Amino acid sequence: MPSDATLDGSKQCPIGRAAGCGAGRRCPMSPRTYEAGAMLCGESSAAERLWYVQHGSVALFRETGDQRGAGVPWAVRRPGQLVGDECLVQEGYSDTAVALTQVTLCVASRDSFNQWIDNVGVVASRAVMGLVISARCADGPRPTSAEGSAVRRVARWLADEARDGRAPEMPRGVVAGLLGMLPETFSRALSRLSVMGAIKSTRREIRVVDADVLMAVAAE
Amino acid sequence: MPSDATLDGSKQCPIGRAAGCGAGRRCPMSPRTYEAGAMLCGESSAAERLWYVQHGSVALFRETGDQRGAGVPWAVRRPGQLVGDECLVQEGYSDTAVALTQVTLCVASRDSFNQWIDNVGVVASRAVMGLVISARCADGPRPTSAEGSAVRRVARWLADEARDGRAPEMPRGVVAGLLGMLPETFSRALSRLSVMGAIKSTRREIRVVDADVLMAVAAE
DNA sequence: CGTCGTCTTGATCTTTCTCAACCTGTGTGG
DNA sequence: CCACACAGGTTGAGAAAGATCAAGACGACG
Repeated sequence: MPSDATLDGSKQCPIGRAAGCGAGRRCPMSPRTYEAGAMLCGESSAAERLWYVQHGSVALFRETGDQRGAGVPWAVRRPGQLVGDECLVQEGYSDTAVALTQVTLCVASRDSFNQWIDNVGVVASRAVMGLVISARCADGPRPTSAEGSAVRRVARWLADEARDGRAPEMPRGVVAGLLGMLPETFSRALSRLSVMGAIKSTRREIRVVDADVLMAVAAE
Repeated sequence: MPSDATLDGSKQCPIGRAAGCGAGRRCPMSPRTYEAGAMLCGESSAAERLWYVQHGSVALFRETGDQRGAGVPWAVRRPGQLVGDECLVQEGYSDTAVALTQVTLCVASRDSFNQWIDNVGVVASRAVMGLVISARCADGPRPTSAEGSAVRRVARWLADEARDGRAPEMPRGVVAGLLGMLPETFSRALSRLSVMGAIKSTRREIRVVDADVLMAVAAE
């Protein structure tokens, strides 16, 4: 997919629009595809690149203290959001970013991106500012057990995230982490919701079959 | 405190620096003081102002679904960070912001701030961009019970946040929320740490008396 | 001095974490 | 093409942690 594949008016990405791709200017970022599971950057490693998500989703993990290997997933970046934008203000990445699905990302190096901002001016930095602010607002706090039982949190997540009665496809361990629970607990909550008739859950997908029941559990 | 109280070189705030206060230009934000407990803005109410924290700290609360009144505290804004910057990109605030201590904030209306950015140009929007990005990176995910016991999380928080052996002064209920536990649980954890001899805790302050013990519990 | 909000303490019960075994779909190599 | 190994997911039994409910203590403030 060439970088000018997004030229058509309103569907153009904010970076491309700020760059004036429509007017024949070059976008500072170039598209690339990664497989699911690919690690884009590691927490506290040298921050040299940033990405704009075109398609797919990317999970952000952060170590909590001196924890063991993996860290906890705490946010997901979706199409229209930036990943690794902290490279613009600091030397190391704040999070480990991993592709949850196959993703199409536009990449830029920090230096070229900074140059681009300086060349284009306020329109560019405003565009980046807007992206960063909206991404942060979209990050809700991870819920804890004080915010309702595991079943309820899962029900609420399904109610919020399901499109066409299908939950987003991402590893269950990641979802569990985002919801502040262990994979086992998440799995048990799905079983309970299945028994209640709210959902049908197989190993590879979760379908909502009775939204009313789901909402009832979520509200409870 | 007049807005040019921060003129002295490196201690000048990023907004003032971008505005060129040193060169006699006017800062777009004007300082103001609020008492502890003052609510700056309410979640989803009309977003018309943003603040820069000069002194003190501000807690951000967000409703989790259809929860009861208060919502959960999930982040703290400290000196050098912005509050309510989402007004630049959306109509309603994402969080309820409450002053935790007496605070000195610089305020600006959305419109005047936007005008200022357009007048000053890329230097201004870059400064805002930097502030927003670093604030977001500073927000860690709220821990849950999977990330260690309550005592351990409290120990870690004390180890991270205590200055001169004193924990930051803020309501215990807020700290509990940030640590993903109930006020009762937080209080019990403090008792345990007191018994271990790591801290001395009264109703109005928490002092670290044995950092080694504290670190041992935190690492565990 | 009395009231109120916040914090603490206590007893009990539910939840979920823990540890372990097992299942299942995927990919690999013979 | 099949057997196998592997990662991710599920299920189960048990224990420990934290939530809940309730009452009391302390400090702030009028």
